[in-house]
Amino acid sequence: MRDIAKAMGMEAASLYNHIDSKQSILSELLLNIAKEFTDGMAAVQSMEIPSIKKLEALVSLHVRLTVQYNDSISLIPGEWVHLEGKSIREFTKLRDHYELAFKDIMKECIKEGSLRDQNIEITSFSILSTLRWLYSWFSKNKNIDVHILEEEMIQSLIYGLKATNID
Amino acid sequence: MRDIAKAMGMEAASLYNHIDSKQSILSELLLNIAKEFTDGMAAVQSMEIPSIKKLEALVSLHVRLTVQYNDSISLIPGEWVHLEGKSIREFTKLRDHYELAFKDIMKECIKEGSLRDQNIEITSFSILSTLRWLYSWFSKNKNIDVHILEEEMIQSLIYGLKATNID
DNA sequence: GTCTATACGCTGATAGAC
DNA sequence: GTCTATCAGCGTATAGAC
Repeated sequence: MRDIAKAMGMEAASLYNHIDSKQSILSELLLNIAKEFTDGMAAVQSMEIPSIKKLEALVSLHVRLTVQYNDSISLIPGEWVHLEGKSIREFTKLRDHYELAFKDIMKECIKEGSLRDQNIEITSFSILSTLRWLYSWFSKNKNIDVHILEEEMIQSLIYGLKATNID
Repeated sequence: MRDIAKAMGMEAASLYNHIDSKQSILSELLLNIAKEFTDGMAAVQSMEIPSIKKLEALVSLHVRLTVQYNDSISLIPGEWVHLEGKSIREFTKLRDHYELAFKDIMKECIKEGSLRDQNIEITSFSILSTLRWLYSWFSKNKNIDVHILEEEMIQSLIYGLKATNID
């Protein structure tokens, strides 16, 4: 809190004229981002396109939100565990729903024949792990063209790294 | 420290007959793992096989170490930042060397023609992010056959998820 | 709405008896 | 080598003057 206060040019005690507690800052930042992802997922789900294109759209969603909310998104990998009470229940509920929806789209891809039959638990974890950590890569490489980043993430995460047929 | 002491059936003060400080526990755990990865990388580098097989061997290395050191490896994503002095310099040196070696092998794959020409900074980050977080997935799915996990990670990380030619 | 002063709980670590 | 007692620092938060 002293660091935050210093960055805002005031004493720590003065912060409490603007916020209730340290917890309230964390939960507001984290729940705002969770809602962005939830909204993005809903938008993708409502599109009338092949599921494999939905999967690509989800990768794009992560890249775009990572660029837009680079600071607060850095809280996602590790800081959510410090939420308490209603906040942590709300956050984990949104996260779990998101992950289920993500896996559902992957399952549709398998049914459609656009993805090979695979262990969804492993491969969805794999994609989401990379996307979760993208913020740290981006914060060190802010000069990259976002469209190139988006395209490379889609290619490498979904279509692999190999030299054979892409797309 | 009080939690650790309780788990060992003693008072916190008694711990200090066995260790110097909390820092020393963290640095020993973290440097031990870093050395395992460094040794594993050296072993892979010395193999006389195509680079693409080396890349597969590195994925296997991560899976095996993750299973073997599931507890202490969980410190890698976030706790290394709390190292101090000589320990943090040593750790980041080992990590940076490891990542450079990893990227070098990927570059050799591109030269060999076994991987498509790609942004190595993005795709190496992508693979390593997934492998770094594997411990959290494994700790919730300990019943999986490790060979299946290894095979699925190699397939999805290197060859992609798509329905076309695998292997 | 900002300040100074301060409360108070927690945590890493030490002293010294046994 | 373990214990009890205790310390010193830090971090969140409150009280009350201005």
